[in-house]
Amino acid sequence: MALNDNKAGMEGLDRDKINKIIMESSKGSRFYENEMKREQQVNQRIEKMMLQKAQLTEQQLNKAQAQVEKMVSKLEKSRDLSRVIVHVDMDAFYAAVEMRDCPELKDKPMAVGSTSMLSTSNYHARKYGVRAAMPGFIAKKLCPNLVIVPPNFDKYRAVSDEIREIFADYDPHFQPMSLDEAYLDFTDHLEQRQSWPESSRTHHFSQCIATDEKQSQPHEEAEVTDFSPVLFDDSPASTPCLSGSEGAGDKFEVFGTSVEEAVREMRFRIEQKTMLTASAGIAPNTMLAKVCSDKNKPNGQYRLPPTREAVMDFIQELPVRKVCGIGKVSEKMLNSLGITTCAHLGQQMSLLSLLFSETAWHHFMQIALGLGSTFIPRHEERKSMSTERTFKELSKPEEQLLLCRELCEDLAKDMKNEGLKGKTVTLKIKNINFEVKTRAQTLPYAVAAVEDIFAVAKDLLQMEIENESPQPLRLRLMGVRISAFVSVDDKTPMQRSIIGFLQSGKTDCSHSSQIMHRNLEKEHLSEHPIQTPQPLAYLVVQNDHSQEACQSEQRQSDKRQTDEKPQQSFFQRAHAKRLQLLAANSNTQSEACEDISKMNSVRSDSKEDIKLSSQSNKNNSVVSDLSENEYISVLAHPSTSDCETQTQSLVCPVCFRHVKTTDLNNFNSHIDRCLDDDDAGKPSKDSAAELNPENQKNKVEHTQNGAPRVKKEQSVNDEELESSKICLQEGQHGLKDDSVQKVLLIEGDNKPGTLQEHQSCRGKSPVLVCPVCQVTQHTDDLTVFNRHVDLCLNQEVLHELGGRTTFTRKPSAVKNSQVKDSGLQLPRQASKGKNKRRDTPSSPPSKKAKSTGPHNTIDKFFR
DNA sequence: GCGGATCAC
DNA sequence: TATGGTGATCCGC
Repeated sequence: MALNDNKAGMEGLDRDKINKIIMESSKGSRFYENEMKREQQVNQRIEKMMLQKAQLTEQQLNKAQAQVEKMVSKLEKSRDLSRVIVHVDMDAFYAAVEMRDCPELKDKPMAVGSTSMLSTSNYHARKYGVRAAMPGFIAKKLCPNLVIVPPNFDKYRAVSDEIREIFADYDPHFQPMSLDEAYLDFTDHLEQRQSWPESSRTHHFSQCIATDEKQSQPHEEAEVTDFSPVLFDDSPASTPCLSGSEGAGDKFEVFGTSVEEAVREMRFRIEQKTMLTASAGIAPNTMLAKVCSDKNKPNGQYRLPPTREAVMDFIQELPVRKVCGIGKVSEKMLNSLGITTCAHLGQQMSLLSLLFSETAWHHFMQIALGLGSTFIPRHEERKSMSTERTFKELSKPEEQLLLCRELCEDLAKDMKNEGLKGKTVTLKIKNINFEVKTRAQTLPYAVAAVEDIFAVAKDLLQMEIENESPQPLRLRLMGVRISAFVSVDDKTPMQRSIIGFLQSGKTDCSHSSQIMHRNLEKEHLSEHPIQTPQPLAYLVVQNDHSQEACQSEQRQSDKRQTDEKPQQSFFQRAHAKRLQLLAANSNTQSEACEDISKMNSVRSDSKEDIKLSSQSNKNNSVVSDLSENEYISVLAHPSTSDCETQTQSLVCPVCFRHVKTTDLNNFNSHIDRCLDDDDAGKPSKDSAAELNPENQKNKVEHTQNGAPRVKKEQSVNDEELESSKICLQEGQHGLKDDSVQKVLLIEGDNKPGTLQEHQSCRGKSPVLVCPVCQVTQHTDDLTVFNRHVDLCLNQEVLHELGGRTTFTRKPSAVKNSQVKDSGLQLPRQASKGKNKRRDTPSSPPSKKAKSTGPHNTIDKFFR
């Protein structure tokens, strides 16, 4: 509840006075009560932690100390000070844009937002304690003269585009973190810059600005550097020196070749172009750069020299809260242990390693050593898309359902715009007491259409309504989210990236394919593999035991790419095997096989792909220590498929089987055996053993309130399909959306729900029997066959089913009062922007029964 | 896979 | 009168 003054321009405020006003405005409100409740929960977490701490023995601490020391020395070796990372952040961005466009606001305290919530405030307003994420009505109490301007995001986006054009000149691979913020790697630019002539480093003052400047500072040429329309009383800005200011209309400045000069130049250009100021931080890694950009805000920059001493000095007094990823709760927990600065963090590492999760304390250790990511992560694919809305109390089920539908419509529109389809639909609700609940359901197929999304969301909502009855659900917010994306395009990225790639061995930069580097070492940093910024180009199988840090390693391998291409040989071998395999079969068989292969093929831009990386790539700030580790860059991962299981599997690029292992050594071995195996198609005995055996799971689960619920029938089929070793992907070759369609290749015995091993596409010609009408289809074309099944389904089965079914799952009671463990969360580095994925969503509309839930699926047809 | 919680902007 | 929306990640089930 209290004021968070961890923001530039908010130093030295009368916190007590401000907090008093905030409290007075809030007290007694439902929001306030909920905040108190949450605070209590955090306090309980802390108590629990303190109890744990009290029970630690000397021996445990000593052991932890040894472990920590070992790790420190490893991390120390991995320290990479060679990159020049810059974090740029526009000053009070939205507010600054509004002030620029409305000069009357210049001298006034103002904020962008509404009476219920502010997005940002200018520096005048910050002096009153008015800041982002504060409701406007409270801000008004703190500062009665505050002017609140409604946001204009289109305008901010346009300005953002302008500054990004400039960013690209310094780092074409820069990573935007939001409209007003980005990380850049200046290393390459600086290298080139050294040989640039002065003319390339000369930038002119814009006429427009000069004119503007004259308005505020008439006849004062010397003040030209202070023309910024964003008025900061005490800007610590470095003052650009005018190298040449002769000639009224042609002022210019020549910038030097140093980092500082380059960054100053970039900021200068931003200001000339947009009339807005930016601040920047220069450091050897992203974590430090981010902190540095805050140092001389607004309109300033700060460089942290790339030496260990400078870094460690800088870290010492740094409050932990300043570090990205340590928020309000983490700060409080650390504070309760007497840790307020990063120096403390370093001193308490052994304790922290015992009280916090591995990911958390590894992150702490990175911070304490001043380590962070030394490369700019690539733009990642989005993993979810959502829309939510806050409103005045809504208690009538009809109204709630109507709103739910609206949200689904909005979401479907967005999904369509980006050509996305997802399997998991999540409903989010917040009641009038600000208690938040989410309810999710994962379908066996991906959806994007309004009806499909709504069918799920509606059920989830109705379940909650029933749950609350006879009391009404009194809502203040509702949201719908889709995740677990699957390619919506039948033919493209996935197949292209692997098949096309196998054939040409070429780089496809157009998609955000990525090479995932996975740290094979289990005990240390297993949660932190490094994701390369490079596009998908080749499979890397490195056995390099050099002492280099991972990023340098990756950069080197990137350079090697053009020279030696050692990885291509691997692929060429794999591809040769594939060709050999295909040649051994008849044309039709090959086709069928190709289809299956495609369905099984790894893809580079799927959600799973990212999942693979993100599961361990929690912390990009881990630069760390790959020196003694072995890496394999897996192209990708089996994409979201119906038959994927909880355990992670990798798809062998040679035999295209799922290899049930997360150990890349094992996976490597498997591939080696496949490559060495004369009988290319058949897995060796060993590799067969790697395949997951039938994973019979208990079909009955228990809900939170203890009521058993029957697991959806679909999962049974999923498991069966999984056990068959061949998983058909959705959205591939017309095999879309309905689990029934997964039953494609049924051999003579007609065993339902299974596929006859991989041989079905190598040995005998597959017999396609429609699972609905049971008539053998005389076609090899799976698309044709699939169409037939679709027709059968629509014409016959839907009638039989008699409309959609309800969930067998029982509503579950919800408790929000659990006290969680000390798990803390790590910073994310991926962009939050809405990525454009595909220009043309080309998938035909789904023909399946629109609102059919996950039940009454495949089993029905075989009874 | 689900749900709650934390974090960033 | 009145305390946001979007996306991601982590942890414990």
